[in-house]
Amino acid sequence: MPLSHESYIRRANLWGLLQANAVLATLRPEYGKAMGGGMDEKHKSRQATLPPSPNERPTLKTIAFMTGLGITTVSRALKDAPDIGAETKERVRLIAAQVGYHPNRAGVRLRTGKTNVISLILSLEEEFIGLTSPMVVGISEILATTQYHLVITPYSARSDPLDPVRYVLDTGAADGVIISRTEPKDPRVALMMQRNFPFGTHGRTEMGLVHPYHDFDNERFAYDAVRMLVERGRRRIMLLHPPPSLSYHMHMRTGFERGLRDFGATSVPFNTVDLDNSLADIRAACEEAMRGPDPADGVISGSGGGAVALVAGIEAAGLKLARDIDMVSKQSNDFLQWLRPEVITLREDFRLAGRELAKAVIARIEGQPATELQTLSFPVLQN
Amino acid sequence: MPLSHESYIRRANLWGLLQANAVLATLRPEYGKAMGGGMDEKHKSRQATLPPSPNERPTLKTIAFMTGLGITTVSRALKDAPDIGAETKERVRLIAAQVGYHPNRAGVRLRTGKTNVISLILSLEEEFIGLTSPMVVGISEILATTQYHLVITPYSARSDPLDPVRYVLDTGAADGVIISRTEPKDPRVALMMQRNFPFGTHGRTEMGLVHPYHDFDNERFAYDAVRMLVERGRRRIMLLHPPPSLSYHMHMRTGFERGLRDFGATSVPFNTVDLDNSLADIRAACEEAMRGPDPADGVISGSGGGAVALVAGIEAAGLKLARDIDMVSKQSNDFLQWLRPEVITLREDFRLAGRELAKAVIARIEGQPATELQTLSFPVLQN
DNA sequence: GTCAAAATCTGTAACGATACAGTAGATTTG
DNA sequence: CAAATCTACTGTATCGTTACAGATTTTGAC
Repeated sequence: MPLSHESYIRRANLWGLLQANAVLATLRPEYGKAMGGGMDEKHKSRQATLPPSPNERPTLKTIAFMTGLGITTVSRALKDAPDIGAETKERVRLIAAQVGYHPNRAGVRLRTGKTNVISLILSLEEEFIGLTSPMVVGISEILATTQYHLVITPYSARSDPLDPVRYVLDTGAADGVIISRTEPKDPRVALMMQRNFPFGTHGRTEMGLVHPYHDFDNERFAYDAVRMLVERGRRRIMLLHPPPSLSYHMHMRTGFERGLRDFGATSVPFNTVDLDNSLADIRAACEEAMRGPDPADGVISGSGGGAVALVAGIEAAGLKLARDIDMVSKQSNDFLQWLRPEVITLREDFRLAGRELAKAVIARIEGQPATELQTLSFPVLQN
Repeated sequence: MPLSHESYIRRANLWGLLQANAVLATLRPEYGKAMGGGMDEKHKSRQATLPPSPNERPTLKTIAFMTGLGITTVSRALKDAPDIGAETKERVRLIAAQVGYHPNRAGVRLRTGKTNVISLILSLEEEFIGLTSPMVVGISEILATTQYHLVITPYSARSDPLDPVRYVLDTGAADGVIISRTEPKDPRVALMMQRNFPFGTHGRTEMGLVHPYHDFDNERFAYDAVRMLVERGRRRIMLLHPPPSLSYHMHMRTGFERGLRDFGATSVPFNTVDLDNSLADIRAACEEAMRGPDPADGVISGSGGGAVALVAGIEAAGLKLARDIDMVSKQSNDFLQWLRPEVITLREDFRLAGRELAKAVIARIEGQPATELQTLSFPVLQN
């Protein structure tokens, strides 16, 4: 043991003494002598010289002073480094807990470059926030068990979606990024891949690049939806699809068309609006379609919000759910089920998506290969 | 001018030269001489000695090297400090913009203690995220125009609501905090006031403490709601109120009772559930109340989600909106209006709340007195 | 009992920014 | 014309942490 037991005891009690009185002057010189002759003129004193004031936030220096150890030793002890004695580690951990030590994030960040931040890039447009909100919760659930903080990096639809990504990359604002509204050829993905920056996408891409993602199986959703409508005797089916620019547009279309073929139904065109349109627009387009010749007898909605507008349009055209027409919708909240239980809802779990993406991004930061960080979730029939 | 025009030109062009070749060795000594005799042995070289690599993120050092100025000068020039020459400022700003300089947040934070972070303390419970989501957008809108980042600090209902606040206070994770679900005697408010920490609350308190807040006038909402129901000939009114622990419970109750008196209506007890109960519980309680003796002919809901459950309960009891009963609800999303246009909705703008709170907290950080940072918003009749 | 290896502990320098206390030279003052 | 003042700029120290390169003591081998 490099320190005598006697001095160990003396130093561990310093804190209490210091609060009572300034015994420092009498203790420090003796301390310097105890250090042995290895000190030249330049190093007159130890690192942790002054008693850190008790009401300031404790730092490594505080613990170093209280234990009589060096700052480096304390740092390494708290990291469980192999070159620190077991007893020392125990002692340091105990005192750290007692004084409520938290590593200073700025210090760590400055020294190591690690921000311990995950950035969620969020569109400020009203239409999408309903979806991302449970995602925030899912992400938070995971990050709460880690050192990571979640920071929201917003952008508006009127600006370049690359802007927030560039911002994070250029300023080093985060260790990893989560993006939504993924496109098949997504320039944000290309940029982050090129810079070798950890990220996860909500939705897949089609660029031959391997990166972490979480996606909902929208192909399966649309396929199952067609099946369920056909089972109810519906044959002329209309799809309210996502905007064509987004990746899951194609997935949903593919599943829809495969379903039509496999179950023997036909498609009713409904291409004037998509899920990015306002509810009012969707409602109007739906009403018009329903009043037209050969209206659909089955409808599939790619989101819960869209379904509400479709229901309104259908009813405005004088049709009645379950009697004249059936509907399958992806669900985000429960409201639809309370007010129109006739609508068949398949659940997409955004909270799960948040959890999966947070886990994936952290794993990617820690070096895990992207191939192992791609997950898919499946539609679940509600009730 | 302390630097000759000649050397100014030479140094401003260094960047290009450096990228082409390592001319540093020939330039630096001449540079050192140009500094004059004020340097003793300890200060052999200037601060900005080595050429910062062109692909690293630019720092003050980079700009200092490129301009031939000292790091301090660059720092002060970018802050528009009064002791820097106008021409120098211009030159520094130009180069800073050209190289895409962003101050390193960790550096600033470590040195000044300023985090440039606002923390939004968020409950992870599903019931509330619908409300806080537009608030996130509002906050982001404001912060996007500033240096502040928004970090989400979550807590779950099963843990102490003081935990996240203590965390921020103890770790110095943010310069300011925004909290929701404010209580009349809110321990979080007491704690932050005591520590003199900037914050804003969504909702008022009743502790005789002056602090920034934004609140919706729930008293007015309930009062107006009663009036609207009475105007439709309703007299027996039921209120789905917020949980009694929250501040706005009392506001809403007060407005409700004042409305009853002023407009001559009576209250139908509905105290088995509140807005924190699940939709299923609210629905069941409502149905039971509607099937009981002397049911209400008017209902007021303190939230849009609750209204959906109430509508379901009313209809399950065989009653019909507008015919047997009328309803006024605070609205959060538009769904209710599409599916039950009979319900009268008064809008509470959570996005505005986010904007107001963000502005208030920043102003508080900048030292503005809390008395000037208290705002109220009013119900707006939808359509 | 000597010497090398192993086990523990250590100080210094650096990350990027800013507060502070200067300094050099130009300009004004008496 | 010397002293004081002003202008414009500067280096050093520091925030809290960790990488790195020692330093000291203990242990073990022979």
